[in-house]
This record gives sequence, C-alpha cells and structure tokens, in this order.
Amino acid sequence: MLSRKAKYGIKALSALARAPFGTPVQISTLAADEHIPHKFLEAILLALRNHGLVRSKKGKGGGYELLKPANQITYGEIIRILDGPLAPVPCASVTAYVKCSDCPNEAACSVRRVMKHVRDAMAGILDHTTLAEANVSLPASPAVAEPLRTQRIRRKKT
Amino acid sequence: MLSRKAKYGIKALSALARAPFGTPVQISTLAADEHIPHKFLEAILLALRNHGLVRSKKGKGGGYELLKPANQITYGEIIRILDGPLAPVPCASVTAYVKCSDCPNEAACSVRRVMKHVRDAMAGILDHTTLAEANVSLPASPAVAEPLRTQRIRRKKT
DNA sequence: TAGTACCCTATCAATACGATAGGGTAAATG
DNA sequence: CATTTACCCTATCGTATTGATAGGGTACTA
Repeated sequence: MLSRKAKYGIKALSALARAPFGTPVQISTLAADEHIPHKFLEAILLALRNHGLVRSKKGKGGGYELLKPANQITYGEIIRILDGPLAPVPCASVTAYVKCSDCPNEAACSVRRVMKHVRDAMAGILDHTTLAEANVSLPASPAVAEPLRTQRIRRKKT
Repeated sequence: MLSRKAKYGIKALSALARAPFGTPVQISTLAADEHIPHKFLEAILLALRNHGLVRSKKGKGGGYELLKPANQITYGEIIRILDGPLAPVPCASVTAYVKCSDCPNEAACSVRRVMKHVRDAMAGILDHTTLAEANVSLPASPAVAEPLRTQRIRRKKT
C-alpha cells in the first residue's frame, strides 16, 4: 500500500516539476495547492532534500526546487525514500534484502520466488516512470540546477 | 507489503496442495510444519474457508483440505482474501475501488494512473500464478526471474 | 459418548501512520 | 543591523493495524 506520505511526496514533486525553472516554490503554496497538511509536507520535503532530490532556499523568496530535471526523477526513488523498499517481502528486496526469520530454505520458498517476480514488475514500472512523463505539459528543463551551497545528504538504507 | 497473515495463508495452502488427495491435514500439523502460530493459523484457515478455498472436517481424523485443484487457486485470490485489494491506492483498485477524498480531479491524477499500471502488473502475475506452479519448481533452477505462469484462469472481475 | 479438532470471542502489546505543536535558525531585504 | 520570511528540528499524540495469545464452546466421528 502506498502511504499518504509517499503520495504527498509525489504530488509535491510533480508540482515542483510544473513550476517555472529557477523559481522556488514555498511549502505553504504546495500545501494549499495539493491539499497536503503543512507540517506533514515539511517533513516529507525535508526527507527528499536529505536524499538529494530537491534543494531548499531560505529567507524571503525562498522555497523548494528540483535538483534534477523532472525526467530524471523516478517514482521508484521517491517511494523508496518515503516508504522504503518496493518488494512485498523483505527477502525479495534487491535494494534492502533481509532474510526471513521463519524461512528455513529460502531457495525453495515459493512465496519469495513469486514476490521477487512481483517486485521486479513493480520496479520495472516505477523505476522507469518519471515525474516528466506523469506531467503531460511540461517545459523541457534545459539544465540541472546549480548548487547554492553544500547540503547535507543523509542516506537511508533502502 | 505482504502481511504475515497472507504469507502464512499461502504457505498453509501450499502445504495442503502437497498433501495426498482426500486426506485432511490438521491445523496442528500445518502449524508445526510451516512454523506458524497455531491460533493465528486457525483464524487464517477460517477466513479461507469462509471464502470457499478450503473446507474443514470436524472430529477425529478431521482437518482441512483444498476445495479446488491447486492449479485453480491463485496467489491473487489468497492475498485479496487475507490482505485486501492488490492496488497500492484504493482509487486504482479494480475489485475494491474507493475514491480518494483529497483528489479533486481523478482523471488528471498522475499517481492514480501510475499506480493503476502497477496494480495491473501485480494482478497479471498474482492472478495467473497458482499453488500448483509454486510447488513444482522446488528442486532445481532456483531464483531465476522467470515467469511462473503455466495456466491461465478465467476470472470475473479484475 | 468420549475425544478430537474445529469454531468463536475477547484481549493485548507493539508498531506504524497521519497529523500537530512550538520554537529555533539561516538568509534575504531595507 | 534589524526585521521579516520561511525553512529546520524535536517532541508528542490519537488512532488503526498487525501479530499473537487465551479460554473456552461446539460439532462431528469413531
């Protein structure tokens, strides 16, 4: 199940992708436009920033903007950041494998085999669907935003 | 995420599929063999029974057995019974559609469109993977991401 | 009719989820 | 410099779900 957190995150990033290049969008604007609780959105954008998907600009005229072109940001990476691994079971995850404690013979586990298949199908879609494709009328982003300053990137295990 | 409940259910049904035809298997046996808490398994089998996947026989020599051939029981129907709809978001579900309260324009919602796609991919696998197929490839050829389908089953609503 | 094994209701700890509160801090502007 | 703006951080909180357990009740069969 896609959490509300991830859903909000995708919607917010989509909104950022629609915004004119180089103009930060404020949290308040995003929250109002996309019907997302303000404080909740704050936490979501913070996570996305710590993972290098967006950057923030403080002070008057500040806000958030994408760090990469919209066609280089996939649903898969957004969901992994906000919801964790795609795989229905941890033992079928590629990016965050964890052995099942109750499974004596993993190679013979049919659940794992089927769920690995499901995971691959999901990843095949989500890792190849970008914000740009989801937004039909999107101005082609010519360049990657240049960093204002060094921002801390906090990696979470996915 | 596949719940433990659904995982247990699949494992239990797989065990029933391996049992000789016409001989009920007791809950205690299933619980011990598959490492499932006894009482938890009881609730799971009850649900599966109420949905017509298995039948139970009381008294001495009683237990559970499949009501249909193993190649006619899909992962999809087991998971839907025990975990609910496959779709990552309710508004993308085919069998249990629910409108999102915060979504003003569903036709334009990119999240819904992508998740519908994901749902279809998941259903395509899970509704065409049966207990019989999962049990076959135990000995050789492990962990190759190969389609598991061998038989197609007609289903009413998708 | 005794014993087996399913059947039902209730409870419970742990966790995750969604959301909110309140203040702190960096940066732009006059 | 001072002020405003808007991000940044920590803590909390109610609710729902999950996974599991307990204790009997009841139907069926040998």
